[in-house]
Order: sequence, then C-alpha cells, then structure tokens
Amino acid sequence: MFSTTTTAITLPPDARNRCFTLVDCNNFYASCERVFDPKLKKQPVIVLSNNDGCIVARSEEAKALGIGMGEPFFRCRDIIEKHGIHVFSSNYTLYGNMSERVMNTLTQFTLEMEIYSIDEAFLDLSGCDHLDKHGDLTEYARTIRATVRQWTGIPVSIGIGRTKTLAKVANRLAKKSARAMGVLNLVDSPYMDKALERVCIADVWGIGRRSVKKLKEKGVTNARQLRDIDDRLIRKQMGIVGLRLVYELRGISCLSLETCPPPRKGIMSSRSFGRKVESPEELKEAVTAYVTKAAVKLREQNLAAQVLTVFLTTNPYSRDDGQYSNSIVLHLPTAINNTVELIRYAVQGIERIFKKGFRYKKAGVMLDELIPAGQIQTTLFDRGNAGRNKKLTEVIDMVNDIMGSGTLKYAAQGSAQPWSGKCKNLSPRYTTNWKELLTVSAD
DNA sequence: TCTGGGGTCCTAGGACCC
DNA sequence: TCTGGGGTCCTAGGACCC
Repeated sequence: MFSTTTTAITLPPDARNRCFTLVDCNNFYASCERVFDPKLKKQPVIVLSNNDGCIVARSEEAKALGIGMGEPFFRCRDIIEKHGIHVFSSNYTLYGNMSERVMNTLTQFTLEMEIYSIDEAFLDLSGCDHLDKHGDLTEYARTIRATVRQWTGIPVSIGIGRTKTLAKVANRLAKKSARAMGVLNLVDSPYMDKALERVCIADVWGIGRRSVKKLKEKGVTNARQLRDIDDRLIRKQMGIVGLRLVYELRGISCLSLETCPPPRKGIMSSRSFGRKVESPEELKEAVTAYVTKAAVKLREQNLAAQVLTVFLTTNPYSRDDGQYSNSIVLHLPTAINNTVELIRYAVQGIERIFKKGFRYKKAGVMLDELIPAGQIQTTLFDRGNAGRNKKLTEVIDMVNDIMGSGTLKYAAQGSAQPWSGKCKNLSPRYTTNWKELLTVSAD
C-alpha cells in the first residue's frame, strides 16, 4: 500500500529569497482603551469577550498577575478585585476604527500589505532586503514602529523573516525580549538556531494543542527541533499543513502574501444571551437581529446567499439543565440578500427546530454559498415582492449608514431585547460617535 | 449565577459511477 | 481466508487562527 508521504509542495523560484515583516499590535484591545484614558498607563487592564464572558486581551501588568488568555471572567473575580484590575467590555466599534488607523499608517511604508487580522499585518519588503547588510531594514522597522505609535497611540512589535512563519517567530521574540525594543530581524541571522530554540512549539504559528501533544511524544519541543524534523514524519503527523510549516521554518516561503482579501465563503452572526431564554418569541427576536446584522455584511460585500443555516443551543457547560442543540439548513429558492426575506426564512427555521422546555443560551445564523449580488435570479412567480423588499432594504441601509447603525430597526427584532448580552463596562466609542467624543476639562 | 465569535483549510469516509 | 478496482464528488468533523 502506498501512502502519499512524499513532499507535495511546489515552490516558486524565489521561495528562499523573500522577506516578510509582521507588524503586530501589543495587547491590542487593552492598548486601545489606554489611548483614551492615560490613567490606565502602567495599570493592569483586561478586555472581555462578548457577553462579558472570557478574557480576550490583557495588558502586560495583567499578564504578570497570572491572568490567562481566554479564561472565564467569573473565575478571575477575586484576583481582579484584589489588584484593582481595570475591566472593559469589548468595544468593537472602537477597536475596528483604531485598527483602520493603524493599517492606514502602515500603507505609508509598503506597496504590498496583507491585513491578516484586526491587529496584525504582513508587509512585503522583499525589494528592500539588500538594504539589510547595512542594518537598514531593522532601522526601517523602527521608523514604522515609532510612526504608528505617534499617529495612533498604539504600541506595535515588528518581526522580520524570510517567511511569514519566521516573521511570526521574530515578532514573538521581539515582544518577549527587552533588548529587542520591539523589533527583531531574523533575515539571514547567525543567531537563527538560538532564536528558534527559545520558541516552544506551542507558540509556533499553526501548531495547536493537538499537534503539541503529538510532537512532544516524538521528542520535539522547540521550534529548532521542529525545523529539523524528518519530512516524512511531519507529513504523517500533521499532513501537508505541517510539512509546509516546517519548510517555512527552514526559510522556504510556502505562504504568500494575500494582498487582496479573497471573497467571503460564509457570513455568521451569533451571540450568547445575557440570560437564559425559554420563549420562542424571544428566540425569534434574537435570530431576527442576528440575520439582520449578517445581511448588512452580505450587502456590503455585494453578495447574496443561497443557503441559510439557523441554530440554537442550551448552555453546554451547564450540568443541571437538559441539553439540546439543533440546526437547520435552508436551501433558499433563489439567492437572497434583502433583509425582509432573510428574516422570514430565519424565523421559519427557528420554528422548526425549537423545542419547548429548554433554557437556551445561544442562537445564530450562517449565510453560505454566496454569489455576487448581480447574479440573483428572480423566480417565475415573483410578483414584485422582491423589488419592494430590495428597495425597503436599500432605504434602511442608507438611513443607518448616515444616522448610525440601529437607527432604523425591523419590528421583529424587538425593542427591549431582554435576551441581549451583558456588557457592563463598555467604554465610549471615542472615535466614531459625536456624542461620545473624548472631553478634556480645563480644571 | 457567570465559560466569545467569526473565520479558513484539510482530510477521511461514504455515495455513486463505470 | 482472500469481497474488483478506480475515479469523482460531497460532507462532516478536526484543527487551527485571532
């Protein structure tokens, strides 16, 4: 029996001579909060996930106190009170806008950039690496760092390497090492082995919990050992993804820069409830609100959905209540992107999977099989409803765009929304809402 | 009492076909 | 002991990311 353990990676001719720079904001959400409140400087700060559930960002001071990433908030209550840690609900409007500012700043420094996440971007400086013999590339990165700090108030770390994965490694070390002062360049570095030895495999980009376990069983614990692993072994343990990762650690670029984001494959919108929900009416309200949000995103990208999935679930952590979760996949008769019709189907979906007698914790919708909105075909029996719904949706979009999202709502979303999530410690939307601008008092 | 949300890619296995 | 073999397509689930 043959198995495909041979290398199956085709490489571009310049795969060994690339140069990637990763700019990563430090403790991004916590840093955003700090920009607008100087009192938070040098103070422990944490930011919570939606519904004030988990801790998703920590300032260095909070990390030093032992607060872990992703820890449930309620389990840290004691330590938070004891040390007077500043707690924020997540303010995605603010973080999104701050992210835009950081990314706009970065475009000053390169023509080729991939916005990888809300707080990270890869810059292609392949054309610049000849400068490096004179140390200029590192200097260039220092200029980038200082500029972002000055223009946005956000501290960043910068890692440079021959591959994206090595840029990630360099970035991690830049953050950890005080001597690096936020910038580390690993391009053709004589210290490469030492650098890789300092990074444990769990911290390598693309190595998750499962792979850590497998690799440790093979005696591989740090990034240098992983780089030097046998090709067939890694192929067997981690498939093509693992092999690619190892190549990247060797300085052979397998992951290219994605300068324009590929079209979305699906759009999801879901939320945990602030309290348990039992009535079908409230579930319908919630799902209506979620699908409305998803539909706005859909239209922003000029897409229409052919498949709508609706799901609901009780609290999987709860031991006392009965457990039930279900989902339904609705193949729509034609691609849709107007909110009115999507709400109708979403509500139908909930009606079909709802079961009485359970205390629900979460529900959501997914839009899939997206096609360009221009390709929407109307059905034979459509008598103008689609046209009316389209116009209505357009008007609502326009008003919400000008007056702020949520100005006009569909009645089915409900107005009190007793199911909505907790966010007790929300900071103002300093940069996007006139009523919430930072005020400076004279006294 | 209280445990996020939104994505991507890959693989194994089943269905089906000739 | 001994089922045919080989291909494609689809889907569910795993693993990972921030």
